[in-house]
Amino acid sequence: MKIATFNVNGIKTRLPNLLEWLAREQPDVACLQELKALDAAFPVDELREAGWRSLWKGQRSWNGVAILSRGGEPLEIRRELPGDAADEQSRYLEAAVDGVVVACLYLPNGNPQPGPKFDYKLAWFERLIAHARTLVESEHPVVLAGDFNVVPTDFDIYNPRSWKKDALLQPQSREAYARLLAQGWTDALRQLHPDEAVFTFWDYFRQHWQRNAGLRIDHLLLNRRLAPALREAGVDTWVRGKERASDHAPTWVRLEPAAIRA
DNA sequence: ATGGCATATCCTATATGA
Repeated sequence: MKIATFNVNGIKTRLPNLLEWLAREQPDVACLQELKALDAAFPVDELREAGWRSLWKGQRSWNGVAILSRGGEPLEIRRELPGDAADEQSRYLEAAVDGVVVACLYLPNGNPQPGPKFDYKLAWFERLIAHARTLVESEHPVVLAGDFNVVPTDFDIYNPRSWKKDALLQPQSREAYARLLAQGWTDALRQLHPDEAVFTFWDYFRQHWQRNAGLRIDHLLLNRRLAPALREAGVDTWVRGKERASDHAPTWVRLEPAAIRA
């Protein structure tokens, strides 16, 4: 079973790119972020014709998340992160898909920092940590997948120097991510590639893609019940090299079905 | 310290992203 996360940076302009990736890599479940589209603009028909069932939560211009499945229907568990009824940003979707609880999240960027956007990021992170606590020891297999907007360590970026003041590298952001992991989550990419620089995002500036000057900010975290099923993890970097690509590449894990059911 | 680029929208401009 292959579960992927992909920040598409606009579902409307990225649809051909997305369909090409889905057809070629055939993930069983795909979590999408940054739809940048209202619910009514989600391409549910095009995806259905390509064989994908969708659950989505849109928003005008910004944010927006979706969970796609080519197996069973994604069964909605919740469509917002608990803890702030006034938060109207579409950044969280949780569903049961083929026996796995899949949480698709788009953690706030937080720039510029310091400032209200960074405060919102840290507050959102605390809400995520509180909710994740209820999932990590679950008897069900759970994966937290998405764009966390955190570069966990200096090893997860081509060169931290020019990003030192960025919200993605701040000690508070990293401390929150480390505290989340410490609950018992397995960072799948790092677990299987401990000594390898792995990137999932290359910005559009200064030929960063051509120079492989990237960041690792898209993560898949497995709870204790699911971690033993982990077999492979990777990044479909070829997608980043396409015309009109998103600045993120799809990131994925492959899980042993028998170990999920066990 | 700034800007480089890409996207969406109330689009000869502005906000957001990371």
